[in-house]
Amino acid sequence: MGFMSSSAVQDRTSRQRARGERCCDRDLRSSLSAAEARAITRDLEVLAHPVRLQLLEVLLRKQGRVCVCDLEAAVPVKQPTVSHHLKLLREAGLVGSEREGVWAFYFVRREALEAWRSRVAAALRWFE
Amino acid sequence: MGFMSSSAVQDRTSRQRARGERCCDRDLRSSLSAAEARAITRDLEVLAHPVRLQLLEVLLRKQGRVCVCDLEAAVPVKQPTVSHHLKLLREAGLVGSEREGVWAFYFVRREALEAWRSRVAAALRWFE
DNA sequence: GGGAGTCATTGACAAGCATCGATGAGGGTG
DNA sequence: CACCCTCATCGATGCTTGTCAATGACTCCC
Repeated sequence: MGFMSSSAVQDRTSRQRARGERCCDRDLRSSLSAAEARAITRDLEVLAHPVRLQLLEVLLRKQGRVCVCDLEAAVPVKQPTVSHHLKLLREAGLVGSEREGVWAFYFVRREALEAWRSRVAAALRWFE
Repeated sequence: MGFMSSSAVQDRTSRQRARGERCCDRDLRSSLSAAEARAITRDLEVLAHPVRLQLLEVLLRKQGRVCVCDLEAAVPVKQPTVSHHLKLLREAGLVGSEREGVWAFYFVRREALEAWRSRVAAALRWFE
């Protein structure tokens, strides 16, 4: 790719654009860095699954702690899968758990959920 | 799957209750139907990928239409992958495209994006 | 028509994710 | 102690998603 003749330059002006070059803006990197973008998508992914959504919803409706055996009854998957999704929610910080005897009780971590909500809300504001 | 005799049901129930008072709450279906949950997660999934997030962000920043070759420069994946993600955004209704000569220009469909935003915002409100 | 460029699609492959049976850890009960 | 219960983890399996080289459809310019 060498030089353009001056007539080619002229063509480009009248035509707006010549083939073989970059179309419009040179400077089109996203204002979102790859790191920022991944941070946002990680937040979205946590609840981008129906079971996790439903689990969190149940935990929220019952203000207190809920036993796993009850959560199990609230969603259409088997126990190991429930455990799996609860683990993801826990690793995301949105819920906590306590063992009590034979049972495990899960509960919403309000502050963390609130932080999650405002991060997502902030992300939404990008798209106004 | 077979039936349990009613005495077996009785035994089972009383045994579970005997194990604790909190467990096995009756009223525990999610207020979110499986269908509602699925609808929400589909909305979340669209933008739960860094490349799609960045593409949409670029399209929004340039108010008008953007040529694919420019979008290509804005994200860290190759052309077929860009095409792939643009297709997903298009199928979700968030962007549209027009062919113009050799070039394809993409643009944000404002109304659809706005509808998307309010659906997600409504979903967020579940988790207040 | 020939050549070069843009973009979509195809096809192959890999990586990630969801699911569940089996098993294990650990506590309660008789 | 022997047994049963709850829940976590492991391991195998199938499905979905992301990625890119290759190809194809189409357009423009000479």
